[in-house]
Amino acid sequence: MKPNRRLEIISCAADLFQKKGYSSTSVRDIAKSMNMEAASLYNHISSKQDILSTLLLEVASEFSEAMDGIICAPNSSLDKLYQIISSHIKIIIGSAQAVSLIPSEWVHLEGNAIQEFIALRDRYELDFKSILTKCVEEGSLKPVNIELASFSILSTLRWLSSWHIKNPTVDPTIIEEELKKCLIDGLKVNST
Amino acid sequence: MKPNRRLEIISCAADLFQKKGYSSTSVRDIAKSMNMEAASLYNHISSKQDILSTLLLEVASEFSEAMDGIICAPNSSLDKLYQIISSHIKIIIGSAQAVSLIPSEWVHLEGNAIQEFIALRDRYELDFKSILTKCVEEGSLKPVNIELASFSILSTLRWLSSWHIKNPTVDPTIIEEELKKCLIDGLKVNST
DNA sequence: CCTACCGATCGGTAGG
DNA sequence: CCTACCGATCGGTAGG
Repeated sequence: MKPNRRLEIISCAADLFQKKGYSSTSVRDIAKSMNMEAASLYNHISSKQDILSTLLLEVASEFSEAMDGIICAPNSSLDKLYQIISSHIKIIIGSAQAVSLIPSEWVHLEGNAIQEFIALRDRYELDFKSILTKCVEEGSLKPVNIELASFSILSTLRWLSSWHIKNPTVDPTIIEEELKKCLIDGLKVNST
Repeated sequence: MKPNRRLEIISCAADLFQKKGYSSTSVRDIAKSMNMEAASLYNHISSKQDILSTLLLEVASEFSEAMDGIICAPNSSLDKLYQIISSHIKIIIGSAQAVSLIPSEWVHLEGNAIQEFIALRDRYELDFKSILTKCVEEGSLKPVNIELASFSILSTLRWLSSWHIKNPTVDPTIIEEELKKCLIDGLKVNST
């Protein structure tokens, strides 16, 4: 009935999925932490899979929209790279639990949902790699193996949500500043 | 009877765990891909959990031993940092499937196994952070937030095994070279 | 929102 | 290594 009851269930499930994984979380686990019976959940959700696909497709869309905004802006490719880091931090601050499901739980999506998710993810990675490539062409980044560099940077960004859940008090400004050093500028002293 | 039958089962399970996750892989799945009945597995393993803990504690020990060797050597801290990257690549080349379980499947360990695993992991991370700290003190790395830098570098190293499974033909020498750029030297042109 | 219940599948054992 | 089977739990439905 109340639409926010559904949201409560989904956010509660996100928390459990993040802690135990989708497969190890039963609908009875979700019901228990909502103080209701398993059968009652089905007045608000259509299936366990429904919860997962809602969570994952929602955050995947958020990332895609952020990427679209960054690509369209009239900035240098290097600036776009920095902006991608900022956008990850912004999205994570808003919904860390859901974002933390992306790295390992997307494999449990089924049917259309997994196809949609993979399409969004592949599109995102292609966009990211093309920004990296342009940075090299424009001379703002060293010539670098695009596949490895994009994997390396995205690994950190993908796991940032889990790190943030464990270190919730660190100032986002510091996260942003330090991550730009780690991922782009370099840690060695004789680098800028 | 034959001891390598057990190893076959374990490596077969590693492959399935990597693809579908521990919880979603049934003992019947493992049996089927070994062309035997589920009950027959129990002549070689004592439980499904036995397989997971064997896999994870074995690779965790490999990483710990590599770390011990690196720490003891009379090199600069910066050299040790580079050596840690090399050691990850070496271990991954040897057993990518098992290594790829570490980031997300360790949560399904139970009892003593999970305690042992966490102890090894925490020890590894402390060692890693203390090397980073020494690099900063020695002036070979910029002053940097140790927590974030160690999280960032280890995220990439932890996910390298999954990347390697999807990109098996890339020369390990190139992986090593490029990753040192990505993780330490920096990608920006005016860095060395 | 609950009680009562479904068929399927789970990890694992007995016994040969 | 197999057949036969166990109790427990799974996601989900019927009906109120």
